[in-house]
Amino acid sequence: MFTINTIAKRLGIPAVTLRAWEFRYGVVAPARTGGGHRIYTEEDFQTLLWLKEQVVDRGIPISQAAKLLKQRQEEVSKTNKPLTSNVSYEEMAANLYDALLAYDNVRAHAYIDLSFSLFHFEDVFHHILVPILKRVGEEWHDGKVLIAQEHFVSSFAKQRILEFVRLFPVDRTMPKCIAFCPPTETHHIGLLLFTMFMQKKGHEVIYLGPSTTYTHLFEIITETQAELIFMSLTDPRYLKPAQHWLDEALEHFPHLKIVLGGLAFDQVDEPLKSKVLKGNIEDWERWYTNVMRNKKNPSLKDQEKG
Amino acid sequence: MFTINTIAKRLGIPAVTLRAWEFRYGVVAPARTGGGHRIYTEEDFQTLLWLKEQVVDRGIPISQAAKLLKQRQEEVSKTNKPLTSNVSYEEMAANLYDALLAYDNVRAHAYIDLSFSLFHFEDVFHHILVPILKRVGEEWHDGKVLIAQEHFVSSFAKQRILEFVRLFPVDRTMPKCIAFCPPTETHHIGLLLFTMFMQKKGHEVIYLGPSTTYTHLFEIITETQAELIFMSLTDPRYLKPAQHWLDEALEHFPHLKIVLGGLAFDQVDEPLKSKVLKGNIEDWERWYTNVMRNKKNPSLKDQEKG
DNA sequence: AATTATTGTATAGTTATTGTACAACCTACC
DNA sequence: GGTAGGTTGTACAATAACTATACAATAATT
Repeated sequence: MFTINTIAKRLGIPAVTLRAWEFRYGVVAPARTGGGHRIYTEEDFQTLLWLKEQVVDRGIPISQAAKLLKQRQEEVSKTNKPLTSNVSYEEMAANLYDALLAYDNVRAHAYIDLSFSLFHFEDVFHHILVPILKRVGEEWHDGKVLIAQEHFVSSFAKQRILEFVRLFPVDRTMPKCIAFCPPTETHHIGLLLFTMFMQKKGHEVIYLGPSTTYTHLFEIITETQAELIFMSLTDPRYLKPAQHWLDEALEHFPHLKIVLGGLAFDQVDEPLKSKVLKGNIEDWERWYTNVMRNKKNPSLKDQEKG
Repeated sequence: MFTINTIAKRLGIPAVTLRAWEFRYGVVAPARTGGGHRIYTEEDFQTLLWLKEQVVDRGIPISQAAKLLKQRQEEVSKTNKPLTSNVSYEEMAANLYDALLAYDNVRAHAYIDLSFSLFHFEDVFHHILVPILKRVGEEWHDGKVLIAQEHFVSSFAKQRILEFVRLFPVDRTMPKCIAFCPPTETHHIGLLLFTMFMQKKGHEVIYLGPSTTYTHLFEIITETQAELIFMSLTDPRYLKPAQHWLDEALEHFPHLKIVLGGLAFDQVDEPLKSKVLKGNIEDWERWYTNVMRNKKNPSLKDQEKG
């Protein structure tokens, strides 16, 4: 909600410097107005305030402070004993896993509710639910878990994620997204999590879900004026039609941003490779920073590391 | 009650600016005299005062402050339920239908939320959501609605139903249910509604969802000690395997209650016919009364008309 | 001591946002 | 009917931000 100068004054750091920090070290990623002006949130301000303390009071060079910040952010999300409790993600995941494999709805929901009260909601999804889904997937593959159990677990997960997604207020002036899995694809947890991620940022996401046919997608893009498409695909056998559709899509809508997720894109070559996004949220944050930074140049090719 | 200059003086903001705010950001909408002069109410003044605070004291640009205001107002209007309204199911369904076909998540959820505040929740599902789903299904069949729209609508419905289902407290001493659609079957709204119905009665329902394979179902029944199975099937081509599995199931678990739903069972003969339940909730209530009355004699054959 | 890297700041050339001025006309009200 | 005050629309100036590049000042390294 704040302009760069308001923030600069509140911090006592010139705006030029803030821009340099952002550009050089990717230290915050304020939203932009239609015209490209930075809009800082209170959270952004707190981040910058912390950085200023490190730099001004503790004499740490900004490059190091930025690294520390990244570490801190990743640690908060990766640590097994989150700040507020002495229960670890693993413990909670183990309990939930047991409840789910026993088809115990009541206990499963109770554990998830408890998790939400103990941990940050995104950590619940990424550090409790996702590991369980991965584990169940693997164990089904090894024959240790029944397909019905896998069914039950992913249905449960989907439910809890979608329930959450719709609670985020969206800013309808921000670019819209469409999320879908192509035909035959039924694994869409990643799609859901990415939907939540974008919705949390304030983007409206049109969730078309698993097994969406390519037909009519263009109409939908036109109709909804979506600017970002997220496609999830796990089976590499359907890479060809996906690629074909993507080529066409970019021809029709040159400014469309495309994001690809799922195992199928793991071993893919350029030009698709630059559009692939890995499953972890830290990468998503980095990607988002980059996309928003280059808002007027929607190509994702000029992504940088760091 | 106030003219623009009165307000301008009270705020310390020139009238020109107020008009610009109104014109550019739609920030207030004062009533007009017959001749077009603006008439501000005290409420308008308070709104403008709040805006002035954001802009002058907090350093938020007017464009952003206006957005914040809109969001605040939306939240307020969501919580202020217009209880006195005499909206019909049809009207509400028509509005919701429009929002859904336009992929308008925000509006769709707003209508459903409004519906919950106006009507009994079960009526919302059975008299608003179900008619929409039927209509969309038919119109898709007639080529009037895209498959992606159908997708979007049923995903939306599923989400809202499941969200509700889990809120009912279940009595774990009551007989458990398993709900599933056999392989190839993806239409499971009826299954969901029946799940909600049973859960509301206090039964725990293990929702296995669409396209559940028959393999291992016996194990699950044994493990969960479920006493009731609900199967939904729309495609009559898969009636044979369904019947075959049911025969086996009754052999293994003679006390199992079986309920069949979906179009596929419409024209079926005995002994399946007596297990078929139509889609309307009145029939469900009647059926439930009967089953519970005859609890010690789990056969459903001796159903009476009530 | 010289070289290189890091970091803050300055500047140029644009573009966006926002407040204000003005013309031409209209309304309220004594 | 006159005057003070209101209307819409367009125009414009004043800020304020943007990107990109350049350039000292300082710190680290060879």
